[in-house]
Amino acid sequence: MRIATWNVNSVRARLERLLPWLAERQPDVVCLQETKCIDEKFPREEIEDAGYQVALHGQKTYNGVAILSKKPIEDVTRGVGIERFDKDARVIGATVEDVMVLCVYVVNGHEVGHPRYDYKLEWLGALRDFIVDRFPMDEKVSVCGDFNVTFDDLDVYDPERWRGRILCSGPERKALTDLCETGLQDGLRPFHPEGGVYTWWDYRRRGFEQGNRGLRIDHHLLSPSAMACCSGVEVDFEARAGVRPSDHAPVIATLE
DNA sequence: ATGGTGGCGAGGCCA
Repeated sequence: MRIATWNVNSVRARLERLLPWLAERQPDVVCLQETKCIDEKFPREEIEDAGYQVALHGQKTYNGVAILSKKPIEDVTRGVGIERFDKDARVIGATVEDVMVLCVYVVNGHEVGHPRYDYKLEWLGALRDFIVDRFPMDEKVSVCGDFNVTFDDLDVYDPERWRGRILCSGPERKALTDLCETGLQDGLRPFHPEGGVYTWWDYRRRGFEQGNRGLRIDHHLLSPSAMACCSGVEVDFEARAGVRPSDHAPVIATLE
């Protein structure tokens, strides 16, 4: 089973990239973030025609997450069960065959010290509690999505420039590694121990066009049994190139 | 270059 996660930065704006990508890559499960539309406006028919069932947790203008799957989607959950954190549509979970998938769009935080930064850290704590409650670590689990946090400087093209800043600060990184204390682990790093693999390149700085100046902030966090059957986690760099791309590339985990 | 681009939705917010 191949599971992809992709922050598409509006599913409607990205449909002309998403549909050919589904046809070419044929992932079994796709976790989308920042769909940016209510469920009634989600391009359901086009995606079903491409061979995928959909589970939606949408919202107008901001946020919005979805799970697409070739196989039946079961036991769909939305949010983390705490009203304060569920006002935004940032979490959707489902089971496909023997794999439990949780698709997350973590709060960005704006900048270190901003109220939204504190909220981000609280939000990550609530996500950890939800994972502890709901995801048995003897199951195959992927918690994947846009975490808006780098693990360490190997995930950063220019660590000095980014040191201590949003997406790279110590408290954010601790919140991310605390998520992994539940038993999950970074799925990609074992396959790319040298680092330098990125998933997001800023539109404003032309970070992609000007030479792979990116960060790795999109992740697959895998349970031990998922990791044990994982033969690779790769970034689809090509999807970031071309006409009207998202600012994020997809990350695909292959479970044998 | 503390700017810049992109999406939404129709001016400003968010990333």
